[in-house]
Amino acid sequence: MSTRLQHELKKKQPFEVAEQAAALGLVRTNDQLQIHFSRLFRQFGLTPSQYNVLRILRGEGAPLPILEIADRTVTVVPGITGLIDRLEAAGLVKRARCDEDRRVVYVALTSKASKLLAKLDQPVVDLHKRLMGHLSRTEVNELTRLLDKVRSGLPESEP
Amino acid sequence: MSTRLQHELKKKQPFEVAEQAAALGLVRTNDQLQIHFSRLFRQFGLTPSQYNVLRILRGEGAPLPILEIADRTVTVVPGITGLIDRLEAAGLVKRARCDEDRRVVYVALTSKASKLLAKLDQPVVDLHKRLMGHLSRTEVNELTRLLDKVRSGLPESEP
DNA sequence: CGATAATAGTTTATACGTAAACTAAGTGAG
DNA sequence: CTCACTTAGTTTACGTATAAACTATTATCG
Repeated sequence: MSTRLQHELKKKQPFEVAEQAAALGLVRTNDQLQIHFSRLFRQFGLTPSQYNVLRILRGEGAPLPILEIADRTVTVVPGITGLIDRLEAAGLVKRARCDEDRRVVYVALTSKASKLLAKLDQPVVDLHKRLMGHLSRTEVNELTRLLDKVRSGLPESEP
Repeated sequence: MSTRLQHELKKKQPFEVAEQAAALGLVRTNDQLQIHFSRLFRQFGLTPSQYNVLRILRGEGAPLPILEIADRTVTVVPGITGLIDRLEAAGLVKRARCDEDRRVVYVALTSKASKLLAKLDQPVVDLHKRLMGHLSRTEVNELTRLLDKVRSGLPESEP
């Protein structure tokens, strides 16, 4: 095991700047939250990415082109193909070629997916409460505001 | 004017929305930041996970057992094997069996890794500043505090 | 002492993120 | 009309996250 001296040295690594502490905290917090949501979704046979796609389709209320879905997620274009493949294999979405522009593939929710989403709504809200319930409403709003502000000032990400 | 109804509306509905908004903001902000860091690390031939492992080893100042590294990242046990495999193949770490307990595998930084980390330090700080520079010092500290508070109240995640 | 449990790490299998290269279909300039 | 360009989507290749099952080694209990 490590010696006492090495232990002392380990503590001597402070964050060089406050920005770094915030960014690290953000990464760690996100990771922790994701763990809990992953578990919830897995109980329903879904991954977080799959749930996200289904939510987007429900929110739109109509079929969407595949690349439009990719745009609304962080998913990069090639990744969306396999994601939709697996959702289709699970009977949760259907693909349909557009007639006017045969390059476009529309993706539509199935009724099975609608029922699954409805079953998930309450557990998702409950989990949000459980994960953030120890913050006051003011704190939650302030956190949201600060996160929005971080994103608002970010450099463009599409080269 | 039905005060009870207003009370219910204020107390329940907006708060659930507020919590979801905060959680969503967190996920989106994290994704955006990760994009920029991934690009920086890629220019140096590293992935974010690999950089994270190297940082942990440098912070410790001594070789660490493989599972100790996994503990300090979000990496789950099986994932760490391949991660260390690739770092070893890149000449950035070395594996060494422990003599007292032959089950344990220590991982040590190579000098090549130390040089690489040193070259990355300034760009990493610069990127942090560029990504969070539009927030005031107070806001950055408040963001850090709120994120810490979120994590502090999270349910245990060790099944 | 020996059976058994616990620990450290790897292997296997599936899902996803990302870049690069590719196919198929629509658009536009000459 | 034809050839180059653009757009929508897929395939391919690699790195990583996760669960489940496995090997090897050490600890423990009866």
